[in-house]
Amino acid sequence: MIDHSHPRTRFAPSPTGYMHVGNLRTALYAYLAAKAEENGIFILRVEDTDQERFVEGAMDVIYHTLKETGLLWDEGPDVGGPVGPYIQSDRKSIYEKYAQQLIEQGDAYYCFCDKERLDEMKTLQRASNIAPKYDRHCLSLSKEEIAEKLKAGVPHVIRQRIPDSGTVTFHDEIREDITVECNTLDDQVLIKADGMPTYNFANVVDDHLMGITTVIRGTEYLSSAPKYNLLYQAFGWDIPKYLHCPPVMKDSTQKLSKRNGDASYQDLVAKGYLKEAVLNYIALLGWSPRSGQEIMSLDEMRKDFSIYDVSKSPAIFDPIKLNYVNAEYIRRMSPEQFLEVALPWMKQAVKREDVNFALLAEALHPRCEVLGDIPAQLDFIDALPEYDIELYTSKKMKTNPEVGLDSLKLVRPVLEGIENFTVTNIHEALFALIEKLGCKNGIILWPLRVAVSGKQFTPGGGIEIAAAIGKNDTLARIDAGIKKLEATV
RNA sequence: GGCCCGUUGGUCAAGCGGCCUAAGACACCGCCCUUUCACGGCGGUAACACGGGUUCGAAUCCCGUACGGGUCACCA
Repeated sequence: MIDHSHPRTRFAPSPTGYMHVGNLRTALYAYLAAKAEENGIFILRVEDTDQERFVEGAMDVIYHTLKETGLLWDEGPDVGGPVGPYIQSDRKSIYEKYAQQLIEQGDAYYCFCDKERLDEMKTLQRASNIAPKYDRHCLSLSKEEIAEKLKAGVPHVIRQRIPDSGTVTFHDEIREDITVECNTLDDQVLIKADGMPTYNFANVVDDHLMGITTVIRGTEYLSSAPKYNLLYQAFGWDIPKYLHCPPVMKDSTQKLSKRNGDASYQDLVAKGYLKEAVLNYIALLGWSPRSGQEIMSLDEMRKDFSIYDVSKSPAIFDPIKLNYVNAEYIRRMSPEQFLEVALPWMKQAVKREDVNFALLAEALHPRCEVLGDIPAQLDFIDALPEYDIELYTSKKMKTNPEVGLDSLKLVRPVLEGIENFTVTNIHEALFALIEKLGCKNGIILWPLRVAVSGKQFTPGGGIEIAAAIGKNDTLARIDAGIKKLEATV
């Protein structure tokens, strides 16, 4: 017996390839809708009724993505559960049984029309500008005719018998009641010629049998929802709550899609976005937390989520805001955590081992929105790049190549005299020098940073960089700077 | 084309008839902090698609129009 007193929701992907951002968000909302309550159940169901579209390995992507983002399911193909199997192709006989019931009730009928006839009909209908709809050619077949064709093995499908007149109303939780005329509805196929159910049939049967209390899916199903209601009514089943989520868009007219080359969840992670940040950001596309708090963990979302707070209109995926959310997650990490996640990215740019990665990480920490930003910021570590001496010019710091040369000559012996080459010691020694000279910090520090980095912008100042690359390299780079300046000044 | 859905700043959005001379966040701009760039702090620019109703009063309700989306498969 299924317990209906707590929410049961499902994520029902078809294993056809990638998990795109919109899919993941639907999964997230379904998860949150279930887990907003203590005993809610989140189910994973695989919709593989289209055998032609099956993609090898697609299931792994689904499992992996869901696990990685923490959307753990309570029932599913791998973990089982009371209402299995959870793979539709394993449920074929179930659908057959229910389809038979509909035929007996007169709510469905066999159709033996072949593709050619159907195509012809559609072309004709289109030409005369009427909405393509099955013409019910096979509805008038007698019992005998049907039995004969069945016996002869004529390929056939089973179609839903839509009422001739009247209206159907269904209720979407955020859109309220939606009513349509039955005569605008098509006698859709329920069971395909290969014996597999269509999505349109399987989802109704499964959602009922699996005790789904709230169906959460994309708006592409909004217009077929009335037909599903008719099916529920024919079976005498309770109709679940519906929530149709608006799409995630690339811009105001195009959906975000793999086809457009838009980033999938996997792509974003590969670019250095944190999985928590991606999940957090996409949650915000179409849902605004009551608390007003934007940066939130899955657990916090769970506590604040309500399907009634999901928005009705499409949301454009904004990579800039994703960057911000990601940066927030990075900033909230401890130095140790950041070092851990940043290290692989640092090593992409830094091949030498004799540098202080922890120090580099510390400098990078507030300067990194996406981990993928890291390599480019460290391109001066392995080798000092060629640079223009104009880098020594800073109006604000009141320095130029001449000043730079003098400073470097003063700095060099000071640094050379430092025994233990740490940030603290370098800082102390240099500031003592600055005090002795009675000059601005920048007079000394700006040239140092340029000399050790050869760059205009760097993570960290001259002191941090010097400590990170070590004394020998620092002195060598200063010498190079002095030489460079002497040659031209 | 028929049917269905939607429309608050550049973006995400709050708002459910008076508290709206419309929140918050991102982005943008300015200032402060500062050994670069950042981080951080403070401040600023910027919106109810349009037209009719209903009402003492409308971003909020109704009707049209425009624009956008979805759907019209033996795909989900």
